[in-house]
Amino acid sequence: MKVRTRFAPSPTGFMHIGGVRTALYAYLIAKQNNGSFILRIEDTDQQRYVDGAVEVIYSTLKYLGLYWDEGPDVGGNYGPYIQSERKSQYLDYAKKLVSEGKAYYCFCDEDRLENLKKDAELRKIAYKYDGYCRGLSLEEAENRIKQGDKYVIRFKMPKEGITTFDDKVYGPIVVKNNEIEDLIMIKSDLMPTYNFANIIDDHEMEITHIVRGNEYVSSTPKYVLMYQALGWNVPEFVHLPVIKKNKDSDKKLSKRDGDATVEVLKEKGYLNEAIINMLALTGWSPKGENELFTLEELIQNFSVDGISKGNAIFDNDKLAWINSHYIKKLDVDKLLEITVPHLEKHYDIKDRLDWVKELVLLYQSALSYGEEIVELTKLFFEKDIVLDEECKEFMKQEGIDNTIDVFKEEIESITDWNGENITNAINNTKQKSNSKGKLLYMPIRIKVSGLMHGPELPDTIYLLGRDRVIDRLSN
RNA sequence: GGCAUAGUCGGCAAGUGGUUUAAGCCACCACCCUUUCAAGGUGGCUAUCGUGGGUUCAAAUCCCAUCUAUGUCACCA
Repeated sequence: MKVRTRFAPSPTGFMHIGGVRTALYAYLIAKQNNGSFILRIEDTDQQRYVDGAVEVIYSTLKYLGLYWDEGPDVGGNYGPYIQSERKSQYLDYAKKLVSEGKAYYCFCDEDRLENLKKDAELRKIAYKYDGYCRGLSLEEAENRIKQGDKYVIRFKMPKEGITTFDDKVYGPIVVKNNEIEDLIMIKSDLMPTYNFANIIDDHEMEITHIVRGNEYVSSTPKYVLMYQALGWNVPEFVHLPVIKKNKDSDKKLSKRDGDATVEVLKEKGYLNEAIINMLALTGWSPKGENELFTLEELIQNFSVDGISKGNAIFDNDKLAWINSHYIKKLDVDKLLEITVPHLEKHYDIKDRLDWVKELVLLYQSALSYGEEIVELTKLFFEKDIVLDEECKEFMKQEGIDNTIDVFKEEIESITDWNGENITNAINNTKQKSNSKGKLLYMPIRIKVSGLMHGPELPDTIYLLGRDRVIDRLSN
């Protein structure tokens, strides 16, 4: 049977990291089995609907290279792929179950249910619908419906026995049937509940592997029971551990955490390859020592049994490392794409883009994400530099003033401003001032950049520009 | 509160009874390279596996208890 997985987000705003990872794993499982990856939009909750959210889903997935084989925009043989457009069928399925005695109409109103809940709370036991309408005869029920009574359709859970399923990640899960309540399939507005709609849609779309967060583990037995009642094959379940922001909070990662959306990550200058790579690694571990994977390599190497059971923490340090790895391989255009916009926010650089290009290139190996370029290249833009204690201490050494004076003269005598001549100036200074090594380079570096560390000195001086260098040398 | 799941180095994690003196990656530290930084290379990184019992010749790995965290218990998805 052909493997078919689906990603079924609700269009409620941003795509947080956890959701994207679910999409990634579903994609990977499909692709490594030559299967199909399907996108289904679950928009039945109109109250939470956010304008433009569907576009965010599209663009995020595309940005990461997670292209779907079937979906609202690309079509497919199992459409429609937007849940609100599939309404009609759910009620029919539910009624079929009623006629088979596997479900029943329930007329309990909110007040009664409310009391049941309060009572349960008082007695400190778990609330569970008491099955009040379960015994109603079909005739009686239909009569009441004719009279216009509001109703919902509930699934008739078995009262005895156990239900079990073998989760691909968590192993066998067993639940006692008498602990499961008669859940509602059709609401009083005749719309399906999420759970029910899910089952119908997944079956009709012939989904073979259900990949989703582990918050559904507890409710999966209900799904299994319903699949069985409908006479359908139960799909494979792959429940994923939750992604947490950090150990201390132990909170689930959410939109409130700044970095938690792909958009923000992208904005800060993290590459899509890096995000995919990092996402794959949070909650899954590869067999070998290598942890750097492209999407293509992930398809080859990913395996469900490498998914961990414990909740994962999104490791920002590691993301930075992975990202810097991919940045080093970047061609100039891409590199400029993730850095220039950040520089533009602070400086007017429109008419000196060639210079910016060289500058960014100089820092390519040091960069771990796009936005960092601003901090790294500060000394090229700010007029004044401030020396820290370490620099000041270094500059107190004997003979340094002389070295600087000599170097300044050498620089001033340069007519053709290029790297070669600057290197010559340094070499000449070495001879004339009789200083070498650290005592030669460091004073110049400090004087000119205000820092003890940085890229190649001649390159730095060249990009700083003649005037600025002389200016700093003079102070 | 009931039920479910998880708990291994600073972070991510491998590991399902003996080949584990518990992989690997990130971070960190040291050394090499280099004028310096970054990159790269090499090495290190005081984890007895939440805690307490038990089973066994042998347990991180099995059992019981306990603690902690998370999830779930809606006419929300």
